[in-house]
Amino acid sequence: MRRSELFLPTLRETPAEAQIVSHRLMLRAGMVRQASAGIYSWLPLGMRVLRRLEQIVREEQDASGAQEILMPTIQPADLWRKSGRYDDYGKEMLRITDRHDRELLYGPTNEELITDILAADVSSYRDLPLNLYHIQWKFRDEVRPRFGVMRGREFLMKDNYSFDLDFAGARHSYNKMFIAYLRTFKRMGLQAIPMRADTGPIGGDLSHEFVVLADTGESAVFCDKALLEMKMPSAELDYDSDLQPVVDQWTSHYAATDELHVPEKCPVDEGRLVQGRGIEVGQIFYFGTKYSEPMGAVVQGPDGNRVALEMGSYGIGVSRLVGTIIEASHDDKGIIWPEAVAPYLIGVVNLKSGDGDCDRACNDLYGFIQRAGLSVLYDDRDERAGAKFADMELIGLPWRITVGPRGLKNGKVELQARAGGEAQEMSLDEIRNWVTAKAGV
RNA sequence: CGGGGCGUAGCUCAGCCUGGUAGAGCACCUGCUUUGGGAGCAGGGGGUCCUCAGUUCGAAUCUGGGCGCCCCGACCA
Repeated sequence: MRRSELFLPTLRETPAEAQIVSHRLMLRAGMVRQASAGIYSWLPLGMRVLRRLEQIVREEQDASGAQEILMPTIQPADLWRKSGRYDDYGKEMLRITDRHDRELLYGPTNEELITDILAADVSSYRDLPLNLYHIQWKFRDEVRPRFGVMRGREFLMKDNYSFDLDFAGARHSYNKMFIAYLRTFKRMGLQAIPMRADTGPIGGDLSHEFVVLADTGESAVFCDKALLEMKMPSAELDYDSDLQPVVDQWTSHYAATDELHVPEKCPVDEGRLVQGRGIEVGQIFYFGTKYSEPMGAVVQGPDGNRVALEMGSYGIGVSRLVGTIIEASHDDKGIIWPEAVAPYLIGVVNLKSGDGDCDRACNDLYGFIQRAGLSVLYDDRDERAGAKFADMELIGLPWRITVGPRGLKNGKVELQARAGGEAQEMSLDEIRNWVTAKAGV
């Protein structure tokens, strides 16, 4: 993409409404614009990041055997009456009336809807297990939205729902998601720590929050240092094998948010206790037959008896992750995108647009990078060098290739990593080799 | 939902106290000069001063209602 053609309205100054760094940078980098309190439009740069995150989530969900569907944002109130949550949910639920005075709501989550689908179309244990997910916008009418997309009212969430015949099956489904989540966040360049979460009235130990450490996190978290040193489950790990040992390994170390943390009872000695702030980016939850029973999602088992489905639900806050990654990865100049989620991998800066040599070298390089299959943003604008550098640093592309008349006289361009380190002078051949190698990875 | 603050150009803000008909910097448009860290000069465009009502000869400015947004707290992916 040529910068001169990209809709990328960057701001030099910080809009007054933004407080935390990710919000400020997302506005300044032209990723989002606020439509209303806690409701945002996503501009091209933000959209690309959102799509990349979605895609990682999707790939890991698919790899675990979950299947993608898409449920609507607007749901009928009657379904929620069946589960009893229409009255329980309170003012956080956005209630709507259509022209026929039918009661609708903008979904804050989808348990009712999915259970209703299963109730209608699954009737035999042979149809199980099932795990269905979708990535859809949700709405929760927070009393006080804040922190930009970190705590909006409208947000993009991946949620899925597992259905099993019995508890052992449900536990296995839960374990699959546990591992899929570890892999998903890892791929995004995040260190997410699974923490035992409150399971409410259901009880049991089958709920975990995945928390990313960041100074601006909304809650205080405590964990054993060992968790930060854990190795990801091997890529060869088969989702159909017994996953319990792996999950046990991760859950054997202490980790708790401040609600569950009691200093006096903490089993980790001071030297090994990591204290920090955390952002919750995902939660997994087993809840048995809470919805399947009232909503009639039952199957006939091998013995002929009808049993309610054992269910679990699993969420990842996709739009929140955009802010989370920025919180975890930025400096005073702007965002520093991990390669896996960057809106473009490489930025090419033409220091002297209009100069024949510079234009030619940039065009060649730009085409070469594209043909190599890498994403590239080419700043071809007639702007000052400083403005281009500042802009490039703000939007945080992992790699910058600088092409200017000075270097070009000696046949050189510069390669610089946004994450730090010295700029490297390279010949045009060398930079093409670098691109080819990068594309080969 | 309690407490506080704010609403003037695309952005950051001044003007309001003490009423007299709209400002700055940045951004934008035109031209010239510039070009390795957010340029210079000249010219130009752009505002229902959140909204409604009231006071007044006259309201961005004073008074009241409403709406919106932000912050702190309680609550949440």
